[in-house]
Amino acid sequence: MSIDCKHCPLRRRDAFADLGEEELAFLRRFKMGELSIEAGAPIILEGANSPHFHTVLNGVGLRSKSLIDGRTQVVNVVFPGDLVGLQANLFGEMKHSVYAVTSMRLCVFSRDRMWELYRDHPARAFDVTWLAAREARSLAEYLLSLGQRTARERTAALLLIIDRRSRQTGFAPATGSVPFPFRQQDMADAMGLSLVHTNKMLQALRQDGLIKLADGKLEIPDADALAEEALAFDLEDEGPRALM
Amino acid sequence: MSIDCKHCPLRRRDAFADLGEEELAFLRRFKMGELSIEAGAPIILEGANSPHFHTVLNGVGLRSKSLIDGRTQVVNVVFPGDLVGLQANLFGEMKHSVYAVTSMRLCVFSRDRMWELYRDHPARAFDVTWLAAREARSLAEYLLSLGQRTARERTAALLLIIDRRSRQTGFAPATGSVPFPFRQQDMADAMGLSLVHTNKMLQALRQDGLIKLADGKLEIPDADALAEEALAFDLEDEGPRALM
DNA sequence: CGCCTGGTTGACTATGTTCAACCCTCGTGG
DNA sequence: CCACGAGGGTTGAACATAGTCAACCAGGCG
Repeated sequence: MSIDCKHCPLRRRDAFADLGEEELAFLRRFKMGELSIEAGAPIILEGANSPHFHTVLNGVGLRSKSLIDGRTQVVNVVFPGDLVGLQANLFGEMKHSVYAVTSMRLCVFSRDRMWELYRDHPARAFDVTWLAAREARSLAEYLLSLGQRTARERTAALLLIIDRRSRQTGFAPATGSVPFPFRQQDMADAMGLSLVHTNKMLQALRQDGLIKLADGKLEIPDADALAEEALAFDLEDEGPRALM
Repeated sequence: MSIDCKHCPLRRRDAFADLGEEELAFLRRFKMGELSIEAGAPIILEGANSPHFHTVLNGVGLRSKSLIDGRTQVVNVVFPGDLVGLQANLFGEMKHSVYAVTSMRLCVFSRDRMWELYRDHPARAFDVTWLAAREARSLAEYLLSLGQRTARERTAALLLIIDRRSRQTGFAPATGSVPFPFRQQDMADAMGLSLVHTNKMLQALRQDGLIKLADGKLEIPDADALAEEALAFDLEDEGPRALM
């Protein structure tokens, strides 16, 4: 069990002092272990109340919420460095599910020690807030998509976001094509579109030469052109600032 | 300038110790004053980078984001106890605007002292995280609405949320009708619907006896019936846990 | 009085959904 | 070794939900 794993919030120290011996010792106690999840399996289910929360070390997943009648909305794509299960921590119950799309590895933290973190390690506490705020910010961006963008614009925006975050988090290499493990149904659920229409939008973007998407790989020849389709102008975003 | 104002996060202390003399002194320094905004005026504009951030003392507002071509999406309704401008604090720039719908009064905090808060007052730091996480949670709920609910369901859900939060935050009395200062255009922007269609959905709900909405007042005769329309089953949510 | 804002309504249009095929690949078991 | 079924992707045609256009009404204010 390594402490200094990439993409795990507790490792960053921008706002405050550097990691000292004492802080490392705390992190060692705070981190309870690692969790491996195979592709397709759930990590947390809506309504759950686990004594742990997690940070993603590698792999990608989907956060989703459902209506009682089964319609489900993908709320977010989970990338390395993201926090999973903070809600259960703060509110006692998860209001969404998280599924692994690729196989994933996660850090497991003790929920009970959260207060110690806040009391003794303000820089880490700050990181947790930072992650929660970034989450809120990206959800607001998705809301703008769902509420205002047309199907074609949404599709372009989603692909741009996935491409960018994949590279930022190290899920994809900085250049070249991006692994794309999502099904069209996943994209449809993320965009609030039907599967059929999602497919048609993808075809349209392909035929216009804006994207290449095949064999689990995504390529965007001209990001600016695609951004114009998406009516996006502020796609920049910081990379992860994760616990440990 | 009062410190112990209702609905201002720094006042709560669930997770840690009670407010001591020393903490009160800090709060007095942390709080820089109060801000009064008249109905219709902006509080923060997208792209701004103010040296302050705020907490809502009273009144309601709307958080919104825009596409370059003018389409705008209301992302959230801002109620007493909500944090405004935390993003600028953490990321250096706001990615959304906030407008006052009624006249509002806000607490003004110094952005520069944020780190002191984290260092010296972990309980308050925890509250900030709590608020950010609650924000993320409610945005996810809106996403579910925009992505999966029909126009009628969305309308029912929005009215339920406004009703509930109005009462929880003390914007409305616990029983009786709720003040409803929003225009139909605001609702339309919040639901990603056209103004005309929003109006028609409201008429439909009125004719089915599910809501009474007139003269700036909203009444929901049977909340359960309306919740059924909205396909909502987890509308409970904690009230504010605000700074100061 | 006349204009502006906000609300209401009907008729037409269009974006996106549903239904129903069909295709391909891959894993499994007869 | 091939048949079969399941999962994912692709496509066309019919349909419906929601958008657009256009008009009208009521209240408030200069």
